[in-house]
Amino acid sequence: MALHDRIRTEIEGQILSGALKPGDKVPSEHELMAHYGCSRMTVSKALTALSGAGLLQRRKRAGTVVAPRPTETMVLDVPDLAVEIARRGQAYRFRLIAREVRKARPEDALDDGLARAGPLLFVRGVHCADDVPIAHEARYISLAAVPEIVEADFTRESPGSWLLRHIPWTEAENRIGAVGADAAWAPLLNLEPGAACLSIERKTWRGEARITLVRQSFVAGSFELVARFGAA
Amino acid sequence: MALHDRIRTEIEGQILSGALKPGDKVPSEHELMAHYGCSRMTVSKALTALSGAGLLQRRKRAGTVVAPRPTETMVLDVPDLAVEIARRGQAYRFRLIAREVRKARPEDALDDGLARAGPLLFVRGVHCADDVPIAHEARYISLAAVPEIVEADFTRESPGSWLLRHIPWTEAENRIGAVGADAAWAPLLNLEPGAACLSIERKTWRGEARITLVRQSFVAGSFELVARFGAA
DNA sequence: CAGTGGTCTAGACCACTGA
DNA sequence: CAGTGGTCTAGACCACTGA
Repeated sequence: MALHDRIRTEIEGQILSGALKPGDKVPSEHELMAHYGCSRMTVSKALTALSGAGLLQRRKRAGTVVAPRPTETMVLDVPDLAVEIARRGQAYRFRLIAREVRKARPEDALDDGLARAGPLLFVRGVHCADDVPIAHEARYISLAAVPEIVEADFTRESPGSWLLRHIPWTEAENRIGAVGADAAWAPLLNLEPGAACLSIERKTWRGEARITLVRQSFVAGSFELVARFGAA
Repeated sequence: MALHDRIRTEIEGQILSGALKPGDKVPSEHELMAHYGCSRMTVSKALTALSGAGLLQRRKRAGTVVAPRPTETMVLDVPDLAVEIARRGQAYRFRLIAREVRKARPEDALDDGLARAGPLLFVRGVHCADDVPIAHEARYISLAAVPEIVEADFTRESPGSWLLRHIPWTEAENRIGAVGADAAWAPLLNLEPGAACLSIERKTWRGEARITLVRQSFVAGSFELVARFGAA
């Protein structure tokens, strides 16, 4: 283990154990140099890493203090649905229900960025595992940002996979909630209207350009998201 | 902007724009030193940061290459429920329904780590915003890990807040899905059995010690989680 | 204005590993 | 075995800012 790793781990341990509490002052770089008998670059590497991880806050003259509290941000795995289903040993298929080029309508409830982007490709379909429907998807794609998508064949590949292969997003936002199945698509999932579904609304960007918005509704129990924090 | 930040940003931009694709070789540290006219420490700082972010893979002798694909991991905000409700301008309250010390039962469906931890404190309650119930919670806490919790008063503070103040976790895992309201607790949320709820099961650890498992069910529409990737 | 962190240099020795 | 990345040193100059 490198020395800067050891210094980082020791300070991290003192924070996680509570020996160092939020607001407590951490020894200065010069004090740590003396304590570990190393150069300033080495202690700086450790402290910069902890600062980047949100555990420390550094201010000139005032020194380094423990950050207000352990960050409540977790790392969320967002598996590609086709990959996830294949991992379970099931056959993935995207069943295309509807596809049309049109303008945004008020009832689409799109964000301004996409509503003003000009003509959209609208795609509706169902994700299946071993031909059992597990999720409904309604997607809007900006044709200004992705003109070549008019050539894509969504009977062979889901719009999400196509987009990821052709123009991977650089920024994304997911909103995760629960929703009762809508009468418009509940039958496609063999559900009664109102049945519990996991709802994911994802917006993506490529740089400044707004690419797509997709609303996915998963049959309760068919899919779950996992978020983790820590070494586990 | 520091030089190492500029180098990092330029290489990151080439990856995100597609100019550099997964598997492509990135110039060696010596080549980048010559290109930017700087020392090796400076380019190393940039490349190490990109490697830490998962965009690059570095191997001795073989050099640095672009990582297989943009990581599909997002940062999930996990707000403290009381804080989130206060942010909306509503009054938060935890309504305690049941509290008992007992052993794990098969129907609790606990993981081995907690089931074998000895006696548990079981707490059931409802989270309210302006006295409107928005979530049901069933929680199991290891008394071996947190003996002092027998003194806690959950009519004034939720078990989650108490735990966070007294023994913050160092590792956590959240499983997020949808569930139909259970007849046992649907009335507490003024729901019909089967109504759509967002389900979060959280396990926490403090070092090696298993602390708690909590199952929270949110009335659909009352709460959503947001996960982001990128600069936005 | 003194101490802090931010950055950078020009070296060095080393472990690793694929041509 | 030569080139790569991993680590570290012993300095340096600077901007910032709270005692």
